[in-house]
Amino acid sequence: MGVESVRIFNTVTGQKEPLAPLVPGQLGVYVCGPTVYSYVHIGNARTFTSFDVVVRYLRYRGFQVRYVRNYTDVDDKIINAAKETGESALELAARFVREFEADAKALRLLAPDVSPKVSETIPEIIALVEQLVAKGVAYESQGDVYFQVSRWPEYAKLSKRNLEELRAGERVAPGEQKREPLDFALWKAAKPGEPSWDSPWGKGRPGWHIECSAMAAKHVGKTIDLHGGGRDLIFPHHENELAQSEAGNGCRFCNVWMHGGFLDLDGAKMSKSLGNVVRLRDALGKVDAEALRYFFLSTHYRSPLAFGDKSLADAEGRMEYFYETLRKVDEKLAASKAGEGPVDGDPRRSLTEFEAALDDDFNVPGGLGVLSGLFAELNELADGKSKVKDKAVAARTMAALRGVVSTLSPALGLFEESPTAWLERRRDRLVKDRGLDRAAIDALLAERAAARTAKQWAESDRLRDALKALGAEVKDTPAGQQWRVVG
RNA sequence: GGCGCCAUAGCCAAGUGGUAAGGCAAGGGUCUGCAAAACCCUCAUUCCCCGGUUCGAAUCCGGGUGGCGCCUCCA
Repeated sequence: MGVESVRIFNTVTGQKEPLAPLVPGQLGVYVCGPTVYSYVHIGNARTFTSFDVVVRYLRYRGFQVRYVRNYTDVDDKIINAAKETGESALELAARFVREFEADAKALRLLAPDVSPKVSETIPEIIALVEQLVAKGVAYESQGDVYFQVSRWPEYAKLSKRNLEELRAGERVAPGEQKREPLDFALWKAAKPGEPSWDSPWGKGRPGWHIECSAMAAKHVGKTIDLHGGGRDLIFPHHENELAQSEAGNGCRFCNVWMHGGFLDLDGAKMSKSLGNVVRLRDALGKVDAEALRYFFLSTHYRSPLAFGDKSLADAEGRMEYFYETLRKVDEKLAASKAGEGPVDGDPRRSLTEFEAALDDDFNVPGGLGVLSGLFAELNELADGKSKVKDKAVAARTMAALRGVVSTLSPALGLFEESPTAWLERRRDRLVKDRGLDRAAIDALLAERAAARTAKQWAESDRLRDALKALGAEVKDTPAGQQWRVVG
């Protein structure tokens, strides 16, 4: 188990570092999850997919990973959204948790070991705030509690900000009772109609950052191995989380901070405030979920990724190629009895190359490059074009390479479905989306099969054209006709 | 203004000191009754520009130019 070979880029140091678990063989991972006031957009989805693969790969590498991804279900935006729908804030949040879970399942995101909610972590949050007050780094002010940044010298070590500069630009929002502009709220006094809980400072609710500190400590530990989120969380969210946790718990909060790149639309970061947002739910209605996943994975997680119809179409075409190959291979394998014996070359070589890529800060695009060679080889073998002449050797080699694909699948969350099921589901979706006449297609297919049996090539070609006019492209294989939606 | 990221072929995208992965598109070929699919071949003497370090740089350093992000809610 070459686990010591995994290297990860750490935002704090700005470098790739060898992964050094707190407890050998185990890892505690905390990923900042969604604030559930609406449907998530595909930018959020990209980040969650990136960390999904991080967790998958680390498990693939043999680590016992404790994976926690929270729901922020108490927040200003939720309160505001609830005012519009007439639901209570917690009801609205609960509804969007369910919506998120449906989307996450479609995208094949692993279910975290724990998905804590702020509303279920209030006692721990209060305890942490009390601790910060007791240590003199936080103070109460008219029912609010603030973290006093000037009392924590290490502040800004993650985002590497200049405190003087920050102060110059900082403003105090109306109604806030801060001693200094940079101070941020740990606890907010309740306003009428807002969700609130009893606390030593009266009724109130947590500030934005404290919940993650409390949930991470409660469900992962006071010191965690890996913390993930989008780049935009570096400041202020993670900076504040870091300060609170370390000031409160008196120990290091997190060893490796990982941050994912943005999804861009029309050259700008996709964000709700800019309005250039595509909901994951809507994208999932237009493109195959696994193809969307593949699209996310086609660029390194720290790099920006441009969203576009062409990229999505390319990704879906690629998925079709992968699954067509696997279908063909599986059919051949089912029909052949390879038995025991030698194989050609070293099928595990691609596995080693794949791992080398992923070990290097989760270089998934590099790993996908390795897969290309693997699939080409699989196609050669399945089509009988391989240089391997001995049929038994070829069959065993094909089985071994197919085994490699199966081995890597869980690390990426790709190619896990039955090829026939994937291909049929996609075709059905396309037939439906384009309003194709399935009955007419099937009828022509039957006619054409008869014509082909009779070797009536002209008629066969005519029917092929007729099918194409209906939107179906037919191909002839040793196993008979196969067709796909074209265009 | 402060902090940070990025710039690789028509497009997408790896590579971060040893002589440019992979995908899409394009052209040629094999296969096929003809197709489709698949496979094979071709496709960047060169990595935004200018200097520097080095035996050697897309990779390191300095300076430009261009794009983006955070600094206010944001994955």
